Amino acid sequence: MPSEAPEGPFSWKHIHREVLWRIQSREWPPGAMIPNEVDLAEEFGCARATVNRALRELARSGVIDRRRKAGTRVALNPVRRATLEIPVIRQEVEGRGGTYGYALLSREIVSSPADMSDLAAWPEDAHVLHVRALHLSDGRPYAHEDRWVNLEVAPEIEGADLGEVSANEWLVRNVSYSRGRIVLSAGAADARIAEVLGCESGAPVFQIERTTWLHETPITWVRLSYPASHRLSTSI
Amino acid sequence: MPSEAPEGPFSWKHIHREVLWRIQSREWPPGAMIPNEVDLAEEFGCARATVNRALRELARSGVIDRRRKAGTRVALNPVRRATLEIPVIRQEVEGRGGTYGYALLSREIVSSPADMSDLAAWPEDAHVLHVRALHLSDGRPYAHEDRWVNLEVAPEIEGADLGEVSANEWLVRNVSYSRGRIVLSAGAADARIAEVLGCESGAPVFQIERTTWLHETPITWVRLSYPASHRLSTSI
DNA sequence: CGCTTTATTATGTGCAGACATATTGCCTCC
DNA sequence: GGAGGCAATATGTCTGCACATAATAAAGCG
Repeated sequence: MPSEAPEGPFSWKHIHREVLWRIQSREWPPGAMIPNEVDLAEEFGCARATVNRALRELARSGVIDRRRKAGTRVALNPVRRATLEIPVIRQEVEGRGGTYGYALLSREIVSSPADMSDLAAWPEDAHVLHVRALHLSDGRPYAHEDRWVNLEVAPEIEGADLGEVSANEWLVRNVSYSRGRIVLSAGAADARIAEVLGCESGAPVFQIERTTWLHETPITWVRLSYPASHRLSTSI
Repeated sequence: MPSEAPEGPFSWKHIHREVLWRIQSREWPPGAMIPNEVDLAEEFGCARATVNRALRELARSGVIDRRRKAGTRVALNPVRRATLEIPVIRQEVEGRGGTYGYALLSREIVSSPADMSDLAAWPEDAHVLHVRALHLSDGRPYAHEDRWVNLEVAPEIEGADLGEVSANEWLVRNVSYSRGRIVLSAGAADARIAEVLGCESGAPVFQIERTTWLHETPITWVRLSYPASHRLSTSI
C-alpha cells in the first residue's frame, strides 16, 4: 500500500516539482529563461500538454512568468500569491475548536445609509437593513459584525429571524454573489465595539470589510471587528 | 478589432461562465448535483477535457465540490478563496503611485533570538541578523520592518550594504524559499514603532508577519507594521 | 445479518496532433 | 534611419482517445 502518492515519473506534478526544484536551487535563477515546452517535454519524455499543465500551475502561483513567443522565465519579482480562505464565521469558530454562539445586538431598517457614502455603487435612497451582531466562541466575544443589506436584492431577509440565524449565514444560504471585495485593516475600537468585545475603547481591533455584488448590484457590506489577539493566517 | 475577448462558444472559459451563471441564478442551487462531464460535454458540443478544465477552475475557486465517482455538486458552504498578492514593498509603494524611500534603523548580529521562542523551528544558538528599517512613501513613513535572518542560510547578507538595498529586496534577489507562512493581525504600536511611524504609542497598527523556509530550514522572519490607515485589499 | 469482494462510475490524468493567438524581430520600402 | 508589413515562434487551447484512480453500489458469502 502506497502511503505516499506514487505519481509516476511523467505526471504533471512530477514536472512541477522538478522545475520548482531547479528554480529554488538557483539552477534557473530569477530572470532566467527556461526551456520551451517542446524541449522540456522531450527531456521529461512526456507530451507537451503535460509540461504545459505543470508550467501553468507555476505561473498561477507567481513563480514563473509566461508570455507567448517571448517564452517562460523565472519571475524576477516573485509576487507570491497567498490564498485567504474566507469561511462563514460559524465554521471559522468551530474549525478552531470552539463552540459557536451568536447574539443579535440591533436591527433596523434605514433609508439613507449615510456611513456608506464612500461606496459609490450603493443605492442612494433604497431601503437598507442594518444589523449589528456579536459572534461568540465558547461564550466569549469573538467578533463584532456591522452589516448593511440591500433590501432590493434580498427583501425576504426582512422576515427572517436574525436572532436565530446570523445575517451572515442567512445570506450565504439565500443569495448568491458574483464578486466581492475584501479589505483588511487595523482600527481603534469605538465605545460600542469595545463594550461588546470586552476591551478598552481605542484598543486595536482587526477589521475585515467585505462588499459583495451580484453582477452590478451591491448586496451587502459588512465589517467584522476582531480583538487584537485575532490572527488571520495563510501559507504560501 | 475585438475589444472584448472573442472566446468562441466552445472554450473552457465559455463553459466556466455558463456554469457559474447557472449557479448564481440558482438554477443549480447550493448542494445540488450538476451533470457529469460527459453530459455537459455533449450539451456544449465540446470534448470532455474542455469541460474538465472549466470545472477544475470552478472547484479551485471553491464554487463547486468534486469527488470521484460521487460527482460534482454546488458547494454548500462557499468557502470562497481570495488571493492576496504579497509584493516587495518597493513595488507596493510604487504601485500606489508613491516614490519609494528606505532607511536602515538598526542592524546587529545576535546569537540567541529570545523573542523568537514561539517559532519552534528557529535555530536555538545560531547567529542571526536582526535588522530594523523604515520604508517610506513620498518621504513619509510607510511601514516599519523588523526582521531576523538566519545567517546559516544566507551568510553573504552579512557583507551586504543594507543601508542601500533593503533586506527585503536583498533576500528576494539572493535566496529562494520553498514555503512561507503569513499572519495578519492588529496590534498596538510600541514606543519605538510609534516614533518612526509618527503615531501615538499604543495606537493601532496593521501587522503582517511572514516566515519563510527553504525546505525545513527557516530563512527569515519579518514583521511589517503599518499605520492604521493602511489597507490590504483583494477581490473575489 | 454484517462483512468482504467485486463491478460500476465519475473524475483525474496522459498523449499525439492540430489550430489559434500573441509577440517579437526581421525585412522591406520609403 | 524610421515606419509598416510579414514571417517565425512559444504559448494557449481543443479534440478524441486511452487508461488510472477513487469511491460508491452491488453482489457474494460466512
